[in-house]
Amino acid sequence: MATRDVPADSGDRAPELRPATHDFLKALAHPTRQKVMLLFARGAELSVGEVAEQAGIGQPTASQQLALLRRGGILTSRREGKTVLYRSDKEGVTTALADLQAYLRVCC
Amino acid sequence: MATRDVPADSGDRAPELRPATHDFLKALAHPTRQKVMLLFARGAELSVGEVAEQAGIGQPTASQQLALLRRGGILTSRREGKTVLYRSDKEGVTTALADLQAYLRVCC
DNA sequence: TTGACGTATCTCAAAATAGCAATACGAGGC
DNA sequence: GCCTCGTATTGCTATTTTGAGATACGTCAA
Repeated sequence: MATRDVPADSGDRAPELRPATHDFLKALAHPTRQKVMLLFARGAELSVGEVAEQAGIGQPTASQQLALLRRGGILTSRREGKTVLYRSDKEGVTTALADLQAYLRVCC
Repeated sequence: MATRDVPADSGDRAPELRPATHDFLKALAHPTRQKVMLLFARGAELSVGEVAEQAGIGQPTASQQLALLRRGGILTSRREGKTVLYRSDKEGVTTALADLQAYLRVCC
C-alpha cells in the first residue's frame, strides 16, 4: 500500500505524472487539436469562430476542443466583448513539459 | 496541395508533429501505460509476464500496451529464449521529445 | 426590454480504445 | 516428433471520445 502515497514531488523527483500533465498529453494526442494548435503560431489570438473556420470544424466542436486545450494548460482565454479570444499558454506548456521530462527521467 | 509535403524538418522548423511523435503522445496519454512505464525505472528490463503481474493487468493486455509503447518509441524489446524483454528506449524518447519541443516552439 | 451575435452546453450516433477469454504462434526440453 | 512455457493475436464487450445539430447562455446595441 505504499505505491502512490506521494502527492506530487515531495522528494527529489516526481514519481508519476501530475494530472495536469496527463491532460496536457491527452490534449495534444489528437490530430484535430494538433492542427488547431498550429493556428496559434507566433502568438496569434483567435476567436472560437475563427478557429472553427480555419480548422474546418463546427463551432461547437471548436469550443469543446479549445476547452480541452485550455484544460491541458496549452491555451488561455479572455473575453473581448461577445467574443472569446484564445492564445497559447506559454507558461502552462513550459510547466507541463518540465513535468514530462522529470517523469521520463525516472522511467527511462 | 502544399500543406504536408515536407517530410520532417527540411527548413528552419517542423510544421507539424511527426507520426512517430503522435504515437509517442498517445502512448503516454493513458494511466495504465504511465504506470507500466514506471516499472522500467533505472533501466530495468522486464518480461511481458513480469509487467502483467506488477501492473495488475492480464498478460494479453500487457502485451498490447507494451506494443503500443514500443511503437511510440518509448520501449525496445529483445528475445531471450522464450521470453521477450522490454526496456526503455532512451534514444527514441529523446527524439520524440525534441520533435515535440520543436512543434511547441512553433505554435506557442 | 427586445433582438442579434458569439459562445458554451446538451444530446446523441459513430468511431476509437481498453481489457479479457480463448487461441495461435515460437522457442526450447524431452 | 511431441509437450510445455511464454508471448502474440483474435474475437468480443464495455467504456470513452469525437463531432454534429439543437439549444441555452452572455454580452452588447437599440
